[in-house]
Amino acid sequence: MSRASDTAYQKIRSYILQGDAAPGMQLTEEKLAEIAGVSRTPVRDAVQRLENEMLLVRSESKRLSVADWSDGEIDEMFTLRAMLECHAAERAAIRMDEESVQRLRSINDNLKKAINKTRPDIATFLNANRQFHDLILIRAQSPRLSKMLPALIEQPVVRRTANQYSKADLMQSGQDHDELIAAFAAKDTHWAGAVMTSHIRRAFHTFSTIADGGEK
Amino acid sequence: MSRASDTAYQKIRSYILQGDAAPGMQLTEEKLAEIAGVSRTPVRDAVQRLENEMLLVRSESKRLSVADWSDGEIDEMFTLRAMLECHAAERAAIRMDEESVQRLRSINDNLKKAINKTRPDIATFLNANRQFHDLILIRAQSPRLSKMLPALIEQPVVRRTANQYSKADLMQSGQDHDELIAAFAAKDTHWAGAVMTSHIRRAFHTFSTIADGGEK
DNA sequence: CAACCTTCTATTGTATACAATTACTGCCCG
DNA sequence: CGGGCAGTAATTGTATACAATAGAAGGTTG
Repeated sequence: MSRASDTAYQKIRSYILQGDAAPGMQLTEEKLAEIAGVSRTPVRDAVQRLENEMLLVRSESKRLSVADWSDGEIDEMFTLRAMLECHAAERAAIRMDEESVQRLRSINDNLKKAINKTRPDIATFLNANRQFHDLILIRAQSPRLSKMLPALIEQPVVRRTANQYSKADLMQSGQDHDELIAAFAAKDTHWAGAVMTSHIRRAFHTFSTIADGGEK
Repeated sequence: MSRASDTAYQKIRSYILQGDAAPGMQLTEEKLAEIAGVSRTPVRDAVQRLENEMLLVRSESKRLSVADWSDGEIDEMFTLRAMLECHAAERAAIRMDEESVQRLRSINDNLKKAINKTRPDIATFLNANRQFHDLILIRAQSPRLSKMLPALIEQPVVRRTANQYSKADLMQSGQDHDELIAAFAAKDTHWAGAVMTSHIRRAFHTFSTIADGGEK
């Protein structure tokens, strides 16, 4: 998409992800146009994309509101993500090259460094984590996966609870990545897929423990 | 979406699926607006949806063309479809009620009747088949799956080769459905999932045999 | 004759005005 | 006082005009 369309998408998206908009809250296209600083036309493009990612929902009759996911929906998102990202890892294992493996190593080094500061640097951790999974997705060389997965990965709920992860949880992620790298280096598809699956499912377990304790 | 937007979507979609547009062929928004009989605004909405389903692609710089899927992409579509529809079947098995099981039986009866005519009625078969899978998707009660799966199921390639299916192939589908119904009646999630997986994978095998023979 | 620049044309992107639909408010009537 | 009905306001949907950008064509010069 185009410039105004893209900026609208990004601004609205971060507006939601940052938590400036409460789940369930109604938004009008005009308000969003104001926020994004463009007219309604590109906003509508952006909104449709966000609807697809299910960050926005159209209630009863065409009115727009911020999505409010149930526990069951979040649960299923992790399940779907595990399935698809496992598949991505399997594909990537076949198509992996030495340069990408090196790049994964370097990214994961940054990730671990971010953890081992006196106080873990969550922003850097999340960023490195995203880079890591992105690169795998690229190596999977599937336009379709590249279209489907991001919506499952960039969850607002995850970002919100990320700050509460313990150092041990974060370290475990780094180790999972190390093992993934080993599987890629060995071009062992099943190994890569299995590690990825357990990586995601553990993340879900960690997340839901924190979420249960934190609220409700 | 709204009226003009929806009609545009449907018309353009069937325009592509019917094969009126050759894969790779360039289309302008204006031409599509003409076809759909509406202005460019709703066409752009429809186009974005079709881009999401990957029926249309935006080449290098924003120019629109009909998607031309490689064998590898089609292969992966079946794999993804098998994974997701297996998952849908598992969810549906838990949430299935007696009334829906009855409805599945009745749909599958129609499907079999369509096969057993002197000359199989493919249109009716495809229709019943779609109803069958749709109902399972509904019982899976997952908005997310309901958004992701249809794009994988309604493949133009499949429709194009459907006419070449043998009577035995079609009958096998009917039997798969029977077994699915049994699994649902027993609320056996693993059984349902396994049958669904093999149902899709066989469909892929049948399809690719025909496709290989037919062209290329 | 080829490569590059320029101009023109085709196509997509954005804004805006207006139409259609939906929700809201307050009134009337029972 | 409550329920429905009318009229009004808010919101989304569509068309159209114009702006920006990419592609094609043609002409000039080394």
